[in-house]
Amino acid sequence: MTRQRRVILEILSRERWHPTGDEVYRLARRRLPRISLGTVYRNLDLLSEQGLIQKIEVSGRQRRFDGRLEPHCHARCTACDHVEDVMYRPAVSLERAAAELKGWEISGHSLELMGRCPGCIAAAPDSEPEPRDRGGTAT
Amino acid sequence: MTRQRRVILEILSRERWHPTGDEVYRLARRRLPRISLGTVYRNLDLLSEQGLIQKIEVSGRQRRFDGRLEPHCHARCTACDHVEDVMYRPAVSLERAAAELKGWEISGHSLELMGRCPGCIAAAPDSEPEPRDRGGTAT
DNA sequence: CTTTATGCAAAGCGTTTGCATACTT
DNA sequence: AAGTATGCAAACGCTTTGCATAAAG
Repeated sequence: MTRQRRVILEILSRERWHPTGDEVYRLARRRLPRISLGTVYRNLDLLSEQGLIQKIEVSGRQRRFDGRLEPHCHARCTACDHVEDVMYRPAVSLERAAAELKGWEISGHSLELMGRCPGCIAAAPDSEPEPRDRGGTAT
Repeated sequence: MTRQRRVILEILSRERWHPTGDEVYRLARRRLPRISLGTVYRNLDLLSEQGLIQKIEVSGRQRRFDGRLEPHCHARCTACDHVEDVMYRPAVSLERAAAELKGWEISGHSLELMGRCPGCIAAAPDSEPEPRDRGGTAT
């Protein structure tokens, strides 16, 4: 457990925020000005293999990391890609899904909500979010 | 609607498969040997803007495209990244989620199942899939 | 003292873009 | 003829890796 690894872990565990590798790097550099991007990525991988953080499974181009370990899902802003925790956990029948997926071994699932975050609504109140609805029956 | 655009659309609409940009390129080249990767990506973007195909919202490093337009969710193999359709759609209460997400404007959601596909199970019957469970209560 | 991690820089991979040419309409 | 799309190649953004040095156990 090196100093840089500890700093990275602290950054991730602090708030409910889900930084990208690059954002972790920028924050870490405030405390360890000589830390390198490679070290950040290597430690993010290591920490998630050890189960101390999660690589979060949201769509979008950049990978994000999460210091919160309890199961929860995420809301992603389709405008700015900001990601936020949602503790609500709808019931998902893995059995029903498995019945359709013959021969698969289902080990988990991930639910993502999409929409616009408060900041982006304030910035452009009129524009419509692109409607998407895949993966469940909205109620 | 150029010839290359039509070919790309046909590839996507044919089966229940979800190729990456690169895979579409390889397939398209069997019919149009001079087609370029740039053209493939440009048309995939265009077709999805026009709603003729979907960019699918699965995690993972490569973007995937889907010719099926009805709402449905996807199962992804954590070993080989193969993606398959699942027509089962669990009920997700967007209202409850929205209650937690103060100030957000939720427009949709996406559910992804994770596990191992038949091919990967056959290849390595004993190995365990990495358990993941984020986003809902499994039943 | 052995092992593991670091900083640095370069390479990798998937995707996007600029530009001159060729095709649609 | 006007407008759009194409092929090609180079650029881009994010992530990974090779290697010599430095730190941890």
